[in-house]
Order: sequence, then structure tokens, then C-alpha cells
Amino acid sequence: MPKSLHQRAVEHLGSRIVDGSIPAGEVIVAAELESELSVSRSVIREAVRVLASAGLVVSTKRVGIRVLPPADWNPFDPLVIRWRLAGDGQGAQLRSLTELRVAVEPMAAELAAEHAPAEFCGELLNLAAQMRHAGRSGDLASFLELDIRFHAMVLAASGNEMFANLANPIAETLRGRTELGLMPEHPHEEALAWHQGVADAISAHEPHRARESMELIMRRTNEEICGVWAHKPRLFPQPRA
Amino acid sequence: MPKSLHQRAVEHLGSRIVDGSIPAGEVIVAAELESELSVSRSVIREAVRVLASAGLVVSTKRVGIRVLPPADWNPFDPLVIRWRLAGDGQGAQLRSLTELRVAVEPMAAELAAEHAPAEFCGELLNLAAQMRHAGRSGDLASFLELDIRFHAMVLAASGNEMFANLANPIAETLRGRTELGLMPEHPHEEALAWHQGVADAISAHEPHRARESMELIMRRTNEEICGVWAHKPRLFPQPRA
DNA sequence: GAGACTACATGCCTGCACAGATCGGCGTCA
DNA sequence: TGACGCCGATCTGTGCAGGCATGTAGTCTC
Repeated sequence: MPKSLHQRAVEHLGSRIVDGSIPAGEVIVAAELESELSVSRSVIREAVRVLASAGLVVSTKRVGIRVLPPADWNPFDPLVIRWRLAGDGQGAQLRSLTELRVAVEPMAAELAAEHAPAEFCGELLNLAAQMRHAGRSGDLASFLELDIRFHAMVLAASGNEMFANLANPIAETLRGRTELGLMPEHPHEEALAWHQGVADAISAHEPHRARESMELIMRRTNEEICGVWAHKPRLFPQPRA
Repeated sequence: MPKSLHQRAVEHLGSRIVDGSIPAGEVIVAAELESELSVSRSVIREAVRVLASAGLVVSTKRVGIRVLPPADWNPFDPLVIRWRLAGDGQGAQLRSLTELRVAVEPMAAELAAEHAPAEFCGELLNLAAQMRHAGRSGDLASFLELDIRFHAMVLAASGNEMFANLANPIAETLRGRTELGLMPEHPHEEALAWHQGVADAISAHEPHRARESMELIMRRTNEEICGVWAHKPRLFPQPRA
């Protein structure tokens, strides 16, 4: 299925910038890209505009298209997240996202217990039961997908659209952890109980208990992987004016 | 200072979509926009591409440019946040951002205490002292700007680029609260002490205390404003497939 | 009801004029 | 001689105008 030329141009340039093939500070002229990709100016210009809106490049007259340093990238842009997870920045990206999860999900569980509509509660209980079943039978692939849906459901049930929007990158995080072999061989019985506890507490509208159960899950998550990327350098950008 | 035609086109279309002037489901043809803004196709096309990357519209052959419902917008896109804060969605946007702050900032303080370079610690102590001075002398304007810089500094000192990137919207949140008169007349003496506590704990590399001090600040923040938008409807989008 | 047909809006390409930023040469002055 | 400032040449993105190609939606036919 051939994607549009525009998408391919965005992908080509963006992924090369994010994986470091094109270092920050490099300047490119649009004409080069035209011949490199064998596409016309309009395609290049539209792609550059999209990448500029993600903070990857800035284009100025007489100089060309300048690649910006990682500190200027929008780390919440879905494209940036995808490219980082696909390449060298994978470790740092997974760490950032995991830390974000640890911060956000307990709050999401608390809000969900206060505001979640009934159908979300039912679905959460349903998912928790299925997770228990898949976990005990050792069906790791199903468990992963259920886990993803469970956490996405909690985020959506919080009624906070920013939380809900984190579902996709968090799903990628979980998949990434699995690919890297950072998930336990067999889901812990405690983890199953904690997920059940989150679903129960949200359904019973008990915010405090929902938060605490989710905090247990997150604490375990953090412990399992906090050491893995400890050596990766952290970025400390100066807060801009 | 006349901005480029591209920026104006993005602004024009985007702000009208976000403030609801153009309802979801509406279809627009590019030719209309050309005559409406008196610009050429390339400008419109590039603007549409940028808005599409933010999830505001999709453009399909034979049908035109379809405006997407709010659930499809990227709530972390800086442009979307700005437009929402400027218009009708202001309440819901401030609530979302505040909930995000409450979740993220304690974690950021904890991480900062573990990883912050020395220069960040010094600057934090400096800011806390200035805040105390401005707060006690009743200089609310200075206090607001110092408050913004303080929280931005903690987020940056966490070494998590996603946290650091939340500094701008959070600054807007604080300014928005002030404009709406939701800030206390005089900063509480306790709040000053808590900020000092955060700076001290981070400088002393005491993650637990840093988190707890920040939690106190956030709890107060939440109490001050949680009731204000309680009546605003929450969005519960279905998690996508 | 299923398949072919047609109209239409976007996708993509190309040539042109303009604006603004950079760079180099030139002259002046200390 | 060397440093500074002015000014024009040049390069590149910005924007415009028009054209053909392509895929889809709606219609029309059988």
C-alpha cells in the first residue's frame, strides 16, 4: 500500500533527523530534497511545514532548512515519539514515557473513580477478568493486548482528554518493553490483583483506593525497569525565555 | 509585525475550528479558503497539512477538508492549547492542564532531587528566595513570573524532556488562573515555605521530601480551583482500535 | 441490487516573480 | 595597515498561477 508522497517525504526527513542521521545544525536546501526524493517542490514544502510545526526544523530565507537540536523537538508529537521509539533514542523515550505513566496513571485512576460513566466501569471489570484468565494461562500475547486496553480505558475514563491522548504512546511503551524482554515471564499474581483492584475501586467510585492500587502497579513497573536506562544521559534544556 | 501568510492561514482556520465557529463534520473545499483569505493554493495546502498533523482536519479526495471532532485533536499540540485557552474551551483546558500538573510536578520534583545539575539547584534556591520577597511585599505581578520560572525550572531539572516541555502550557495555566482571579490575593505564607522546601530538598538530593513538598503545593492548587470547573462536561472518547 | 460511468476535489508538477537574509567588495577612517 | 560600515550581488524560501493526474462519491444503467 503506497502512501502518499507527502507522508513519505515527512517520514523520510523526520526519521533521519530523529535518529541522528542528520545532525542538529545541518542546513539543507529544498532543491536537494527534491532531487533526493524525486518529488516536486510542493511535496517538500508541505513536508517541511509539518516538520517545522513539530519543532524539528526551521526554514529561513537565504540559508535553507536548518535542523534543530533535540531540545527543540516537541516530545509529545506522535510522529516524534514513533521515530524515537524506532531508533537510537528508544531508551530515553521509553524512560520518559514510563516516568510520565508513573506520574499520570494514579491520578487518572482517581479521576476515573470520580467521573467514569457506567459503561467504562463494566468494560474495566471485563478487561480485568480477562487479564486474570490470560495471565494465569500464560498467554502473554493476549495479556499484553489486554493490558494495553486496560490502561487505555482507565485513561479514557478519567475524562481528561490529555490523559486519554497518552494511551497510544503508552501502548507503544508496553509493546516496547515486551520486545526488549523487560516484562516478567509470567504476570505476577499480585499484579493481577492490583488491576482487579483498580477496576473494582473505579466501579465502586472509590478514588482513594483506585489511586493506591494503580500506584502499586506503577511502583512495580518502575522497579522493574528503572535500572535499565539509568546510564542513559538525561537532557537538561535551559527553560526558554 | 505582519506574520507570514502561512502562519495567518493556520491561525485563521485553526482558531475557528477550536473555538467551534466551524463545527466538527463540516467540510470545506480549498477553493473557498483561497478566496476567503485571498491567498493562493500553496498557502492553503501547507496550512491544511499542518492542521491535519494536529488532528484538526482530514483532507480527502473528492470530498474536501473535513473538520474532525475535538476527540481527534492532539491536546498536547502547542497551537491547539493556545487556541483552546483563548476561547470557549478555556475552562476545560485549564482543568486538564491543572490535573496534569498535579500528577506530574511531584514526580518532577522527585526526579530533580535525584538528577538535577548544580546550576539548577542554585537557580531554584535563588528563585525561591525571590518569591518569598515578592510574596511578602505583595508584588503579585513579579510573584507570578517567578512562580512560572520556578515550576519551569523544576520540570527542566527533572531531566525528563516530556516534563520539561510542559513548562509552556503550565505557564499559560498560571497566567490564566491569575487573569480569572483564581489566585489568592496574597500568596500564603505556607505556599512560600513549601516552595522553599522544594528547592531545599532538590538541592539536598532528598527525592522523598521534594515530592512531598510539591504535593503540598499541588494539593493546595487543586483545592483552590477544583470546584470552579466541576460543572464543565468531561469528554469520554472511546479508546481507538 | 450490483456494476459501470462521470463529475469533482485533492494530489502533484512546473514556471515565474518577489522578499529578505547573507556574503563579499569597496571605500573610509583611525 | 587594519578595522569598520555601507551597498549591491546572490541565493533561497515565499507566494502566485495554471495545468494534468488520480482516486472517490454519487449516479445511472441494467
